[in-house]
Amino acid sequence: MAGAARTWAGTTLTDRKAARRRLLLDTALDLLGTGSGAAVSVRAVCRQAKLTERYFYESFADRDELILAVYEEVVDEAHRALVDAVRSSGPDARSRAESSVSAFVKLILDDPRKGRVLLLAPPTEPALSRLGVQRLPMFAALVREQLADKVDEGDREMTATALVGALANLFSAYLGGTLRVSRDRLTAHCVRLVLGANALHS
Amino acid sequence: MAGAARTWAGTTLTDRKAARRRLLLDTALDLLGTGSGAAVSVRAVCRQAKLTERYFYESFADRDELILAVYEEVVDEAHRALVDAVRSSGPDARSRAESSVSAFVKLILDDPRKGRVLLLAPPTEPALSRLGVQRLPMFAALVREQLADKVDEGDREMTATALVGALANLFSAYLGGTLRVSRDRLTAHCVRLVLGANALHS
DNA sequence: TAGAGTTGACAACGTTCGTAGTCAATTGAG
DNA sequence: CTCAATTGACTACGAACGTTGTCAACTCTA
Repeated sequence: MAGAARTWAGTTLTDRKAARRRLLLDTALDLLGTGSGAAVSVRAVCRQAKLTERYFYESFADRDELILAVYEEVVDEAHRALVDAVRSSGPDARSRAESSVSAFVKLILDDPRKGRVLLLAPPTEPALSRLGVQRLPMFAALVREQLADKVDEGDREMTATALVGALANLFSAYLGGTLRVSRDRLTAHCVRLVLGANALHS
Repeated sequence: MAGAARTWAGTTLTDRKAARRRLLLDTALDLLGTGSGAAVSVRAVCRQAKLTERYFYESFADRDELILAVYEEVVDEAHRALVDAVRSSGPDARSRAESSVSAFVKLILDDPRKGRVLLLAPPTEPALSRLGVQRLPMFAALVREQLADKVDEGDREMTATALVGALANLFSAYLGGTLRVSRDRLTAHCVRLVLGANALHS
């Protein structure tokens, strides 16, 4: 069989390798979500994970591959949270907006490191900004769904861009401690923004 | 007298020193406004400016001091442009919004390097993100002026944050080529956003 | 013309980084 | 027990960076 070459300390090789990869990912999330993006170097990750550089290159080819993996994990989680929220919400726009925004706020505030990775890391990290769209993808579903589709394409593009920027800046400010409002008020304001975006096309 | 120790090649020392400083600032603006922030290293700036590192440290104590100087020059220019635009506009909100936004769009699009320095560089560059507010200051005047001041403080904060984020993301997307609309439509949309921000507090 | 101010090309120091390699110690399989 | 798989501590290399220093060449003043 492939994998599980031999058991060691009660676990198989592939298990331990996976555990190390997970440990590296968690450590990188911690570093990337706490302080500057330049702080997450191969050496720093290995030191904090108490692993040797060898095990780094066992799981990742590059430093960039690690950064990308961390980011995509968080993006996937956010995307799943949004999809679930929309599915389990009522059919009307207000209900959808409320549960989507709430889900996102919950995700970002329950583990601020993820919020920072999602919103603040991409511009900082070349490996992420090379992805182009950056933080837009997981927002896209939410935004497009809310936008009336009879309006002009350019208007829709601009409205989506503006909405994403507004939400991202709000969350960023909240994460940074600049915005001194309660979580509920933040959520309510975001819902109002999402619903108001449609109203712009009058 | 202080300065002008001696004339050299037709100009005084202080003149030449100022010229070198200006050349370094221009070169840094070019590098910071074209490509990643990491590309603007002391060596790179000096190479492109055809100056020696010695003259770098003649005008700037640090690499950070150069970055800061470039950023603040652009911020000052933007601030002046906004103040002038507001002063020379009509007294009503729509007129103020239109000329403010137009002035900003003109500044950012006539020299995209300045736009990128203003909007994209701060998150990238630790020397700039340490300033905290980042790109908010020059927007603040515009935003606060437009916001009805009877609404709750937290709401005003959130609305201002959202508006700044929306505008910044729109300009960023436009600069990055993602937004395929005409300059006039972009301006019009931004004006609508600024005016619509008030309407949110119903 | 002699000497001081000024310039430019370049080397040097110490640090950090990404990445790869060495080697003794530990651990389980036969 | 023996040996190979596996681990961990450590070193090594080349590159880039910020920063400082060296030194010959040029240009003006006296």
